[in-house]
Amino acid sequence: MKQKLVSLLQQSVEILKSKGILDKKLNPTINVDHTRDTRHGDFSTNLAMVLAKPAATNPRQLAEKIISILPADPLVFKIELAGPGFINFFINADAQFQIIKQIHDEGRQFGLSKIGSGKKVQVEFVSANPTGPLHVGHGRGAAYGSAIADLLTAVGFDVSKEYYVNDAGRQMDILTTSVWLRYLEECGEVVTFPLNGYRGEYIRDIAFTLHKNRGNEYRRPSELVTENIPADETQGGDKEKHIDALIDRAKTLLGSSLYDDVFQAGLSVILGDIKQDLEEFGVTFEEWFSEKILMENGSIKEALKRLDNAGYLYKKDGATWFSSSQLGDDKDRVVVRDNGQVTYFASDIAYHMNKLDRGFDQVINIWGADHHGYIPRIRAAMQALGADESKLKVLLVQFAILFRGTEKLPMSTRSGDFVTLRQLRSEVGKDAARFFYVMRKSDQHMNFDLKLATSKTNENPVFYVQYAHARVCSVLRQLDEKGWKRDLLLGMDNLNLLDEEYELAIITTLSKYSETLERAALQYEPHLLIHFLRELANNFHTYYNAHQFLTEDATLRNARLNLICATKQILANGLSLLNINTPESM
RNA sequence: GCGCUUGUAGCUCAGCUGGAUAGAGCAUCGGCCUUCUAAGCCGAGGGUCGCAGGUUCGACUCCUGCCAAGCGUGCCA
Repeated sequence: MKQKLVSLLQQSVEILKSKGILDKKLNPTINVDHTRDTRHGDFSTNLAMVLAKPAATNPRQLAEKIISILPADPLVFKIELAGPGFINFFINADAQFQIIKQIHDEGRQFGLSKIGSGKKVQVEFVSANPTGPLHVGHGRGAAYGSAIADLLTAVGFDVSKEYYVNDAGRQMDILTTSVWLRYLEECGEVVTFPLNGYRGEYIRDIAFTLHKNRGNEYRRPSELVTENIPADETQGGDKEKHIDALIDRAKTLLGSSLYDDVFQAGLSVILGDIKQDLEEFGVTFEEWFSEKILMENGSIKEALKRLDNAGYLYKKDGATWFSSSQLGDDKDRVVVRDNGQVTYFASDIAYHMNKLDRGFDQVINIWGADHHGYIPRIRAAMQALGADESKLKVLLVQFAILFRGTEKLPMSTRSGDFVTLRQLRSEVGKDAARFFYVMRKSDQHMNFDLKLATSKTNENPVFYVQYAHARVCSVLRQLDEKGWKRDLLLGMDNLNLLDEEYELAIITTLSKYSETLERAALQYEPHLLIHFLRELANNFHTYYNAHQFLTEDATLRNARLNLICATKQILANGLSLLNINTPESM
């Protein structure tokens, strides 16, 4: 409908040009919007006000000219000039009713589009270090990322979801050492656990299982473990030096093969847990991409070589630097440390090179907002590699601050003191959690009140939308109990009986579904879909309270049934797109 | 200090990329269940859109400068 009006206006602009009222070179973008107020009709354009200045006339006069030359269309039954120069369109009600038939015909397909035209898009998200269970902060990234991916799929992109597994580097060494130290405790050794180790209970569980399965194979006397290790911070030393020394000691005492066993024991348990957790949350990935493999197959070396060949690497203070400041970064960055180890940044360069080599038209990274400072250096690296950095889109998700009532909850992976995604799901359920996460704009700081989300009653907006769906189902059950049958065609032939204010409101909302979906996808703003669903549910509940659907009059009854079934269909389409259930009764 | 993000009702947040009288939920107050589920509906109160300028027919929206909050500013990841 919108497109139709745009093309009508386009024609008028051409006529104005040919009459010399408008400059031929002028090529205005024509804006047609849904009106907020029904008194302003169904659609409105600001075209006359935009063109008033170049046409050297006042907006209302120009608007009158536009209206007078606007080609007639059977769908438009009234055009009005209003306010400072708005042109308002009133759409023929019969035309509006078409949406009900269309929704019925297309069913679950309704609203999907092909605007993405099969372009290959990769969405990388969550990618939490496999050093512990996912917490509620990761949950937001998971919900947002999968919503983005599903929305893009719905509008015709070829989407691939990926989780980048940071299974290499120092954090994993700390994890491995933490597991090993807990394992030694299981064996009966007495060791002081480092301040900087992972202190969570799950580490003990892994250690317990390791001990149960492999006995004392990895046991070493505690004297050897702690001998000549620099003091921890609690003893007035440096906690980083302390843990690094313990890592080295673990590697020496165990040898690379046994050390790797402990490493694998930790990684497989934690990663398995993460996979299962996400799956239960309704989030799946096509690819779990291992950083370790990237390291082992020479990709990092290759990436560094390419940077070097392009003249972007230099040595300083024993380290190798990437001169990212030439390409818009604040300062240059180290890629190989003076001890010969590559930095996380180096493997990330290789990872992004790999992504682009895989031929995606667009690569979307969803990062926690605390990584925003990282964007310029990644872009710099992509430019240096000669890649098209405009293919990269980084979406930031602000952290959720957790509250329980007014009490702010701590969030620290290292101390093991955090609320897990699993806990959240078991407290509030998958549906509420997903809805809640995606309800807010992603770049908005979010206060997540567990007490509020836990209250299973009125405060969870997800129930409001689900209830609307369940209510329609309930009406259909009632229809059955009364011994009536739904007569689809009779209803469709009498849609013009739907002339109540609330009925027209629903129809208007329904007609916005497709464009809402498209906008939500292209702008990466799933909350728009949530807001749409709340509005539709609100329209429905209001209607439900004001009018009886199951009337004695079969024509009216069936017309209304068609309307509420279309509503049910759209609620179901929207909710299932967000991976939220659509209960038939509540 | 510099950079990014944010600032809208008592609280949590929308505001369709510059449009018409700034909206919703919660909370407060007042109504609606012998009639399709009251997890619902209707009504009332509540606003200097952080502050000050600027741009134009028009600014919550764009620009500049302040103020405030969060994050970043590692040879950590």
